[in-house]
Amino acid sequence: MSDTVPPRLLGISTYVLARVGRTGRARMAAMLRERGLTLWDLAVLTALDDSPPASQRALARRFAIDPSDLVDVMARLLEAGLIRRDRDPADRRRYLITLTKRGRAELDHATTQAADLDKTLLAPLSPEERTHFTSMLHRLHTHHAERGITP
Amino acid sequence: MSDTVPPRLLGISTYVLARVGRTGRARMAAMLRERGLTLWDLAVLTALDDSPPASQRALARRFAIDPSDLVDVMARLLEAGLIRRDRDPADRRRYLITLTKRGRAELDHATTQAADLDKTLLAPLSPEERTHFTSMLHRLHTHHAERGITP
DNA sequence: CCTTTTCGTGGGCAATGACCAACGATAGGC
DNA sequence: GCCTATCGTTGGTCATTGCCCACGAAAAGG
Repeated sequence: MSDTVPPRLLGISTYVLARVGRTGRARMAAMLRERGLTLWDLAVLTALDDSPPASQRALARRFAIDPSDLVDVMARLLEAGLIRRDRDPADRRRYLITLTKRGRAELDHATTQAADLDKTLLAPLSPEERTHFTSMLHRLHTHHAERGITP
Repeated sequence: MSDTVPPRLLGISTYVLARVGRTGRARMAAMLRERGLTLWDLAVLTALDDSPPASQRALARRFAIDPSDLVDVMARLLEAGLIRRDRDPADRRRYLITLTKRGRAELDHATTQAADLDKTLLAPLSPEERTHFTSMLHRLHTHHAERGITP
């Protein structure tokens, strides 16, 4: 089982961070896949949750994603009945995207499941460490904020 | 500038972790690219550093990478004169891969550069927090160790 | 009106990563 | 001496990701 990570790599915090983050992301994707969702789907749902009905263009801008790449996401969410898509009466080019009841329920479910995932991911830490860790993590995140959401 | 990450996403530590790790990985790749190296190249160099001369097969097993995908890496490192590749006299099918002087120098350079990267990445943390953070990070890593190296 | 811009959409392209089949050269079992 | 397995290598496939161009519908500015 020579599956050992070379010590010099382990000495690079950036590497370890990236690696742990990668497995976390993979688990999250797997968790969502069981409900037929992708990471982008979840991102869109969360964005719709905390903002007034948005157009696809606005979502794309917010996520720094190409608008054309949003099309499939919207189609999937629409098909699943998680969002509603009405023409904006004020500007009939745009859509107004809103969360449906089912969409909000699905989002809530995903959120609690993500919380569970967080718990297992941070399991090796003590409760106080957990809060300290996430606090530091948030500081790193806001400090190195980059354009986009990149689920 | 509605480039804001939805708060519900920020509530998911796994998400934040993955995101920070992603930008870290990207910066590391960019840093290596300036020296003509890839993340896999660095991984191979570090592996050669802490182990006796290995065959490509052994490296592939250790990294859980397909042997055929290692070929390009070896070619690049060989071309750059960072490794030496001799036939194993005991088994002329295998190669014996060793770090050259230049290879070790390049590895040292990359390591110190990575340390700098770590410093900028963890800049928002106080020195004590930094050590605590990396300690927790290592615990998470060893606990959730997965097969492979996945640069 | 007529021109220009914006919105959603379709198409495709290049880079990436993981994976697999098969080959020549070599070694090992017997 | 044969047969089988292993090593490095070639040359693919397949899915994912980000990016870019062009279109029709609709709006906005003259």
